[in-house]
Amino acid sequence: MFERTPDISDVLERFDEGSEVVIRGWIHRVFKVGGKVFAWVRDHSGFIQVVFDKSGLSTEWESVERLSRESSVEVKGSVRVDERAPGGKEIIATELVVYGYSPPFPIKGGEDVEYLLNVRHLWLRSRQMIALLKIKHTVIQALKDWLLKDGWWETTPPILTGSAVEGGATLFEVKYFDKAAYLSQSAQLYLEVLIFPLNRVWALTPSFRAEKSRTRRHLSEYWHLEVEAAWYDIDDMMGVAEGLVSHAVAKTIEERSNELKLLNRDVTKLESALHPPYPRVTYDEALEILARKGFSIKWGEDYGADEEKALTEEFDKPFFVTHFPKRIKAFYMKEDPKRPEVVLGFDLLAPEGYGEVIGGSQREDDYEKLYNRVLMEGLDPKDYEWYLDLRKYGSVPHSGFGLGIERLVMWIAGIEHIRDAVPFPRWRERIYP
RNA sequence: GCCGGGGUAGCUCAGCGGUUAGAGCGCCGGGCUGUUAACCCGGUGGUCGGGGGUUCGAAUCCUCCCCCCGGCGCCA
Repeated sequence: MFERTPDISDVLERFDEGSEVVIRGWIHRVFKVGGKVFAWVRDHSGFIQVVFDKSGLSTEWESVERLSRESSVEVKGSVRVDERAPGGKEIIATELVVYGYSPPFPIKGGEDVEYLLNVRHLWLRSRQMIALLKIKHTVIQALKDWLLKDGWWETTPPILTGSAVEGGATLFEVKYFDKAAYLSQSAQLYLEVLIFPLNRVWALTPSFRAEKSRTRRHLSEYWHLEVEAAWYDIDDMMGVAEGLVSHAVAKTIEERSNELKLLNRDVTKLESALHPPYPRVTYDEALEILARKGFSIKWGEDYGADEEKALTEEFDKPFFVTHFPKRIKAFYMKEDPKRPEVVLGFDLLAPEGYGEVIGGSQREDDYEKLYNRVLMEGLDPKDYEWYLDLRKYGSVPHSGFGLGIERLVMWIAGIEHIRDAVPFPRWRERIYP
């Protein structure tokens, strides 16, 4: 059994000069100068310099000289305050245990994207990736906290499904005994079922899209936070989105300031997101803004990536686009009773060019209308019988949305590419490691 | 799927028709009483993505294929 040792951050923050400590971690960098060896040791919490000097060291010197980057070690020694040490404190080693030496580490700095992706399993030890892993943790916890405090039920919808939610072309097909099944691309339809027993529900699940996308904002596998609630209209649901996003930003700024700093995130650009409400523009108004900026889109067409980016430059905080033409949106979105050509759908776009983070809507709750939309979409109502049943047995007005965790992390952390918001990114050409 | 860029040493790249393909970093050896991407000296390092072709001669030109990166559509 291993006795627990203090985190390196604890040693830096709470241990005084002369304290005897034992730490465990990995060698981040090693300098052999004169008769001494300086090693920076890393654990999940931080880095500290360890100084090895022949005098006072009970371990044979050869073990120290063999130390290399990423060797795993346990060091016993005493704390010394010294301004020459990074962080202002170091450990003068009295004993060294090496759990595993490391051959020359394949990452030295300056490698290109492809190389780093191929050694992703090792690159995750880098400071940037550690910071991103922690930021993602905090974002997820913040989202869960908000929902828990607001009284929502966490549920576990299936990942293996028998039918599609959106278009069929983007599904991953898997063998399911002697039939075909699909990896879920959204839990929405199942969450709609679960509001009947539980009123307000959410789930955090992986979603899968077999799109052949090659962009900085798409993954084949991503983490999807979906919420669904009875007796919530589109405005209520946008309020939920504002609550979740502003809380996630607040928590991250509060708890991950070191990590944001390491990533050079300009936190002042996030501050406006702390204060909902977020601006709301309709699709029609978005088209007007775009027209002013020189983009001409016919009513009824969707806007593309360039247009979306241009739109995000108009706002300094996240904002909603609402009331899209029915024909460009999914069949389950409720049509606006005042304007049947549009639906009660909304997107939440992050500023600074980051774009869509959330897509949601009020759902069609009328049996006949939904049935017809299924038909119009060219779908087989038989596949959606259970879904249509929800509009038969005590139908209720309800709304929901899906939030892309990596999209949110990407914007909050201010990173260029979505692949770094997930430890093991997957897209068409990438399944290793 | 479409458009663009790329594949030369372990890594990042230069070389773009002419001897035996180079540099920096790394790595190995040596030196240095405090390093912060250490420094100094010496050494090591290559089927030039793969096949076919043109040529006296190909990393270099042509052709097919493979792989990767960026962008578009789609979306979270």
